[in-house]
Amino acid sequence: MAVRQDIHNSEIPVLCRACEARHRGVCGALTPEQLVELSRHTTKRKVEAGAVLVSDSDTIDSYANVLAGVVKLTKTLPDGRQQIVGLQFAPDFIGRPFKRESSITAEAATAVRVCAFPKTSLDRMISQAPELGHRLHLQALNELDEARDWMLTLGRKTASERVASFLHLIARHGDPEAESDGEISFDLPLTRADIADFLGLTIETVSRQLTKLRKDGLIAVENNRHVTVFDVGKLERRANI
Amino acid sequence: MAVRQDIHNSEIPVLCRACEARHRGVCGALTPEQLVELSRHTTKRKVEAGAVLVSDSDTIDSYANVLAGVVKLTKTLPDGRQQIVGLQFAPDFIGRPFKRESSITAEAATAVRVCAFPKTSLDRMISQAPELGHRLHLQALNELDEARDWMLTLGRKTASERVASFLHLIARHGDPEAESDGEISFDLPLTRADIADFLGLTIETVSRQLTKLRKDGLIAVENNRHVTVFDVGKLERRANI
DNA sequence: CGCGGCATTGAGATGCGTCAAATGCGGTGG
DNA sequence: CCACCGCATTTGACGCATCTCAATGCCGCG
Repeated sequence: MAVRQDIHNSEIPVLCRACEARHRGVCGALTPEQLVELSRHTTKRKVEAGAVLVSDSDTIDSYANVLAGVVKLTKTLPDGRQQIVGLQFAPDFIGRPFKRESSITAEAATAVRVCAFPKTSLDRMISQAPELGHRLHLQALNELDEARDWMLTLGRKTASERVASFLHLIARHGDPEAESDGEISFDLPLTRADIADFLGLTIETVSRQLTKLRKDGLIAVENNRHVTVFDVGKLERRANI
Repeated sequence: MAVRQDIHNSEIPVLCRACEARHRGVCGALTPEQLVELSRHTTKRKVEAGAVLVSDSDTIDSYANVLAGVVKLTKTLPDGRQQIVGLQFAPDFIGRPFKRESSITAEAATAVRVCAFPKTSLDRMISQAPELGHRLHLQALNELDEARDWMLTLGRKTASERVASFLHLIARHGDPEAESDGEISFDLPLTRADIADFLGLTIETVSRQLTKLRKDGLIAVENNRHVTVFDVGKLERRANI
């Protein structure tokens, strides 16, 4: 994969070249000089599925960008019931600006690559680069829209509609332009347990609804993880979009 | 509406004096001159319960601050099932910056007073007053935290826990410092139907859970709307906080 | 005093959860 | 390459929490 060949490319830190976050993510707000400055404190990390990135009620001292893989944001009741309150894909930003404590846990749902940097570095940079603050603001608003969409799903949809909504979410994430009468296939980034935690259901109910979709001829499932949706429009009707 | 020209108070527009949004709300980010500028296009409105402030899929051309009363943010499925995805109290800001269309409906839950101003005025001001953008960012992050808290409630709590959580939310909003072994009483800003839409339950289930709380000696209810919580700590335990 | 809207209560239906067993899949080692 | 093991997933039977439908009660207001 070739690095973009523009004249000033030399100024972009090696670490940041070919990084998606520099284009669509928050780093796109930074000048080459600021990128250099930030990259001085930056580390790329590989994280295996299941590893915890930020733990509930920890004081946060670092932020990160997702470079690859899927990160789940979860909340847990004292007795262990868990709910996924958000999914982060590349090049999403992970972290809660302007607050010392996180109220949620961030955990790798798949193998993940992140680019992590100390909170202080970015916080300092926000005051210098207004565009950076703006991008973070946009991301927060976007996550807010998503959270509220999902509240409707959790509060008012049936199990069948929830599972269809989830498949639709994942499908659309892979191909936002998917024709509503087209076929589309993808790998699920979550286990059944995670899907259940995302949908506010049990593993068994998720499984039953998936087999129902299969028997109704809407989807095919191979090796548990790979899903083909035959008709996105029909799926949307199931999801009550 | 002439502005008096004396040295101290002079600079603050009449409209804005004694307005809560100037202290704890977004207007606190503005200089007196900016307040004057903004207030030129501003109107205070009284809105009766049930009136719609912003309608789903309308193009938004105005923002507002809540001055008094409670505004509910709702989402609705094609078949009419509804979910309240947020409650706004004074001095909250209503509106979705950086987007032309709203994906939610804002409706007065009680009688409400708002201070409304055209989108363009505020959008222009954001670029001039970075502190304003910052306050809006903080509000978005705050709403995001609240939305995610509520996702846990919707996805994983029982009816009994949900109703307790709701009472706790309202109680805490009136008195954030409430002693956890103290008594506290307040008026519910929502009808049973609205509470049900907030909790993802039916009216009947909400009613049954309220009478259960009453029979268990945790609360008293007068005239359907006025609630006394005898022991906030016990309520929290019910809510699984 | 009666009417209309909101809330409560009751009885019965059902969707989803719980518990338990069976199946399938991937990885490991012979 | 195959046999085996452990874990994820599916399937089944059953129970219960919540929904649905219906009747009754309550309160403010004309």
